[in-house]
Amino acid sequence: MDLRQVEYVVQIVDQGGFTKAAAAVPVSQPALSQAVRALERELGIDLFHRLGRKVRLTPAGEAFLAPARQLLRDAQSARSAVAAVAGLTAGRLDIVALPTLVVEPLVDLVGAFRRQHPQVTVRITEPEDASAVLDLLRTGVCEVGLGEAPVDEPALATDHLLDQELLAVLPPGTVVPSGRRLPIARLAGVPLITTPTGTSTRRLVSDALAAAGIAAEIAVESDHREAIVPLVLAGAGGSLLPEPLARRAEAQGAVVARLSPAIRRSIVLVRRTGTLSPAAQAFRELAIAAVGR
Amino acid sequence: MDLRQVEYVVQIVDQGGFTKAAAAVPVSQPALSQAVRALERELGIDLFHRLGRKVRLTPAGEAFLAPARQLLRDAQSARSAVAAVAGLTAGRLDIVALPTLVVEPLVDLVGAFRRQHPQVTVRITEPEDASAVLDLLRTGVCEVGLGEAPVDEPALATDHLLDQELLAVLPPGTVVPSGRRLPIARLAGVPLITTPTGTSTRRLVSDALAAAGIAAEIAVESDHREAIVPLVLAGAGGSLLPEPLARRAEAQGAVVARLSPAIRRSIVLVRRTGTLSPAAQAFRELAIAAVGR
DNA sequence: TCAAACCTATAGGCTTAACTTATGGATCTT
DNA sequence: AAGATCCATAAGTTAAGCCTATAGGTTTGA
Repeated sequence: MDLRQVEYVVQIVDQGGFTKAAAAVPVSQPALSQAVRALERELGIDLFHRLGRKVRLTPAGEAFLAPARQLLRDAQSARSAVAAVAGLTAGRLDIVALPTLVVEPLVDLVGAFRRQHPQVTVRITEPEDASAVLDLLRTGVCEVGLGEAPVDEPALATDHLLDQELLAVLPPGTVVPSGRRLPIARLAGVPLITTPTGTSTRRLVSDALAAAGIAAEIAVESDHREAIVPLVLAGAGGSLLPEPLARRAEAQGAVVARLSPAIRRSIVLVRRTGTLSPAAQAFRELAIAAVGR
Repeated sequence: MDLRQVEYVVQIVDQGGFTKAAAAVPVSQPALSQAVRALERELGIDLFHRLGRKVRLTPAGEAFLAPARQLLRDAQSARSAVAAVAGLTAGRLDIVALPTLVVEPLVDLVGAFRRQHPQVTVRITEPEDASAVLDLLRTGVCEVGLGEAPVDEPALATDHLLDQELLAVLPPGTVVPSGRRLPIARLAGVPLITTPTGTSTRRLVSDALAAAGIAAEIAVESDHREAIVPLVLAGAGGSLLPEPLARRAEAQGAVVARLSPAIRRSIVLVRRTGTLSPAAQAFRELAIAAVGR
């Protein structure tokens, strides 16, 4: 059985004849005759009485008609369902982002995307660690990700979004040189609150301290990122956070200082090479445009 | 879109890969790959993420899956519906019969047919007149008919079932020579109760009387065949009826006599040339077998 | 009653597409 | 690191679908 054949049968009934049905499809009349014959052969029973000039459904044809119409409706609904996704009027966009990037810049991007495409559900996945971002993209669980450059995998492509600087976030009352950058070496005696090893921020910090020739003194190591700023405010120690997060902490009373040399990271949008879904493509374009402003 | 492609997509999801799906269909793996690609081209969007060794549904693919399964279910139900008719487990058989043949032999045939095929609905159509039987068959309104031979149309074929004799049915008390046939000429003075001109019985009677050289004296002419026997019993006149009907009247008190020469008609099953529906074919075989007994 | 119009079926030829095997590229596993 | 597994691509063959032209039959109108 074939959707084409089904369509022909329904048209013959609706149009009242082979010739009119052929004109309506459109297809040549012999082609339609042959297709119907083939279907009847396959089903093992005639669907139409051929009566010279008129045709009439056989009982088998009548039994066939209702499922046939349903069949065509379903085909249309399948097409519509896919078209809705393609047209961004439905569907889901799976995004993975490093935890430090969720608040900034992801929330704004998702907000803008949702305003543009209210029908698309966005799912934000939290990676287990830095490398998980790439894993999730490679395995197709997520379509786009926010991560750190460089990404060195041929299957993944990146678009640079912005550069972030990590700032020192210190307990209230800490004295720092105002207007100037704080040498990293001055962090030598500061107990640090960090995320566990394996996370991207932790590696960045460790690398920077190592480059400055000092050893990190870890005060608190926690998975719970939302606890970092309160810990700092409570005087548990200092931390190194991306600038947007640092500025939020500063507003709450923490002392924030730029470091010298600066610890920077390049934030990129990561995607699999090849075609993206329309939703993912729209998000990518939106993200690139947003950082341009 | 094509049912084959839809089937492929569903199989890929259910089997968890192109190769397994290809083995399950069965079809070669490249053929399946190509078919899915073609479908994706037609829909304008990918249904699967290809991830080297694994595949994963895209959002569009997920949207497609449910209608796709429904599509396959409908196709199966269309096949089943037709198969049910073909297998005589459903459907309808449209029969047309001359009114004088409905009671005998049609009711017995239909009874036997219904016992064999309880799922098949039988519809008995009453023709306007004798030629209507053939019209209904030619136009496909009915598939088989009971009528009189000869049927002289190339589009219609006949199977001889039985020969019927028309008997004189006379009011109670009428004196007829017992044990011998009644000469038709003796009907000269008998007022007759008949159906209107145009009916097959009426023509048969008229012809017979004309052949005997006597004019028919019409007492009552009525469409209401069920009134004929009561009219005879009430003494309104005599009639000429097929033997089965005549014997029934005799049981109610009418006087019945065979005529000389006999008025006979050949009862045939009429059908369109070409293939019949399974129900019609079964009925035909049943009818032919029944008269053989 | 005959011819014209109309409708479906068949035939022949062509084009397209669907399948096959063989092979390449990539990934996962041992 | 090598083999196994999986999907994509290539090339060639076969089959199916569609077209035009035409035949056979029926209905309609003069």
